[in-house]
Amino acid sequence: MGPTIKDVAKAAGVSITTVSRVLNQYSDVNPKTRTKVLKVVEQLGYRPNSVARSLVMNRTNTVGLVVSDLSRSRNGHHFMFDVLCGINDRVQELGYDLVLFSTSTTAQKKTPYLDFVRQRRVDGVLMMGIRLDDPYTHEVVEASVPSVLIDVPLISETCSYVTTDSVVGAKLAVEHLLELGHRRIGFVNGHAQAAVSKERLQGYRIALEAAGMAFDPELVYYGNFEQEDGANGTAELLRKFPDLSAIFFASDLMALGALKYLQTHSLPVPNSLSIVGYDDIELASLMQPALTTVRQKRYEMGQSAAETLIRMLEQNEKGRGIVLPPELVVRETTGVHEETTSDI
Amino acid sequence: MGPTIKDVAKAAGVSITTVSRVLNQYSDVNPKTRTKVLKVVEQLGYRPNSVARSLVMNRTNTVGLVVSDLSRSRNGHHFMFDVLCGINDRVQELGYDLVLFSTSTTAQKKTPYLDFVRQRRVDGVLMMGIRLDDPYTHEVVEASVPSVLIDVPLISETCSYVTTDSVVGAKLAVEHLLELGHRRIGFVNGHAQAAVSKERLQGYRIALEAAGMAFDPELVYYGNFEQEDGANGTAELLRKFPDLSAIFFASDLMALGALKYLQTHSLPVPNSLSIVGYDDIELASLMQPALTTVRQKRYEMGQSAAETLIRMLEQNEKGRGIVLPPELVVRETTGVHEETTSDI
DNA sequence: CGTTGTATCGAAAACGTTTTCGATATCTAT
DNA sequence: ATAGATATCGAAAACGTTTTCGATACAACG
Repeated sequence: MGPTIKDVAKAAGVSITTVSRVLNQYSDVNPKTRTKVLKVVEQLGYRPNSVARSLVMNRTNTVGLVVSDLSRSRNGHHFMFDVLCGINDRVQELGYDLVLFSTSTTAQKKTPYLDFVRQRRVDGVLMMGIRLDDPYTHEVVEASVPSVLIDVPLISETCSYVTTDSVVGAKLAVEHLLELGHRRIGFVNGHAQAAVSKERLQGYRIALEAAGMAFDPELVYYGNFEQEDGANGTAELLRKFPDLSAIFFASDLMALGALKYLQTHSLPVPNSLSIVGYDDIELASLMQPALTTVRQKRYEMGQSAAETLIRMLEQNEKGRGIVLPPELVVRETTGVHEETTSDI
Repeated sequence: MGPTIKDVAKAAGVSITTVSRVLNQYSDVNPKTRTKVLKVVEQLGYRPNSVARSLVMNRTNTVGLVVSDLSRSRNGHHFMFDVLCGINDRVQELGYDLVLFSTSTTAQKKTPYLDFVRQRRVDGVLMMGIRLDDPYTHEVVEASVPSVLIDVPLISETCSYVTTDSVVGAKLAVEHLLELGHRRIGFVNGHAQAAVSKERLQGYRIALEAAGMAFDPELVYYGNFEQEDGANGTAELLRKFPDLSAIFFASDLMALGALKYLQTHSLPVPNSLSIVGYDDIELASLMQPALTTVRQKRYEMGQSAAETLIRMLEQNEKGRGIVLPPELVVRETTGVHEETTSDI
């Protein structure tokens, strides 16, 4: 293959120690020999072998991104890709390489987290799409290699997380609906093994109770963030509560499924039912009518995750939690609730 | 950190050579010592250091995926993510790690391709989103490390490509429009530095000429695959050709932009204008009306790319081209062209 | 002139593997 | 019993770096 440091040393008439010194900007090398070495490096087109360097330095300058069910969930598509972009950009800016691993609950049972990270020799790991009951979730917080979780609020010496505040996100959504006069508001949540689901449920409940309304567990349906779950959820909620006037969905995809369902059943949105989604994926602004939703800054989440991981690596920072603020985006799927004549 | 092969050897009372032998399934080791070693490996929780292994073997079991403008283009989003998933899954199945690099035309001028790959020590590289005039495009075909290009039809000893046949894709679209009676058909293409643009233009032209119609360069507009290009393109084409009855777009996103434009100008689709897109992104089936388009199997492209790269690595296969068939998906944005009264 | 300090450099160990080469012991065939 | 084949193993080199330790030369200082 290419020339090694030995070739450079020989050609420059110095020792490999000296070559290493000039390449790593050490001070104790004569300016003349420095330029001499650099010229030879240029001539030979020498590039240091990062594998050899990693071996002796015991660090790879590489972070792993493990994502659960990357190509499985459609909802993940919209959410994860932006986060991935943010991670990738920031990691690269900070001089690291990013290696991608997808996993699944079953795969995690086969290969313990530590095996995984010790073999791959990544300096740190980012994790996303993981469930609360996944094996890795608990292994990661106790591991000695730094990590940051996305949307899983766990902290340890070596483990941080970044998320966007789902309880205020849900609160924003529900408060918006309350202001529009809605009194019976359904909630189609994500699966219970997502931390955000718990938080969104909490936010939903807080908003209701702050308005002096009772929380009714029957009003919440658990889906899996996917389109069909939205349709099924609205169908069931509407069956149980014919007087429902609004539904809050834990993902835009579920809201879309609901919208489709309502349209095929000739139930106009927002006139017969107001709906609000979660995430603000690209689709949200494009559907007809455009979806009212809660925006998460996904790209920024990725950037932030990469940044805190690398700070843990380089500045020995301890684990901490970073929570970004969500943002309500009002579009066309929410309208004021017209009181029914029965009120008179 | 964890135990090394030396620790295992000592604990098992054998040499490191023997440990290496049992770990790599060599035959010349006594069954008794093999089980003994394996037991010690289990007890100590030993995992081989892949960095050390890479150094001596001179291969990293890692492939690089370099993608241009990963987080820049919205159109890339829809296209690239599925390909990425396919790549990632297949690479992992075949026992490799995937490391992600994003680049850009300007970044490529700073760091030559060879520097990049020699330093990172990847065994092979996959490339996507790259332009015909990008520096890497030509460096990659002459490099000694195997590579496969996605949607750039270049072949060399060490370089393959996978793409889906854009000339038949365009032909399918245009033939469909011709069959519906359209006679003046516009084409909003992608930028000229994408190989697929040339092919789609060719397919467009072939289909027209096969129907006995002249190719008019004035009927093609060059955009950048993005939504606003679709709107601009239709605006311009409609200005130049008031009797236009159909437009073929080189991306679904441009078709969407066109649809929005047409809707705000009260031009019903497909009644006043038929439109067909390209890619069949998720949005296509979701828009109102649902988009007629040409489907590319993106996930399969990714799988296929990963597969051929690894075959080149392991079976020393030479570079070759793989072209997948596209597929016309007829939905609601194309309708028969009603002849105008001027024909009488 | 001797001593100390500084600038500059090289030899060699170390990182954790794989692999080559050879050594020993056991087995088979004559 | 002996020669050769085979099974099993270990010593050591090699991969390409970084880093420690010390060596040398020369200047400055008393």
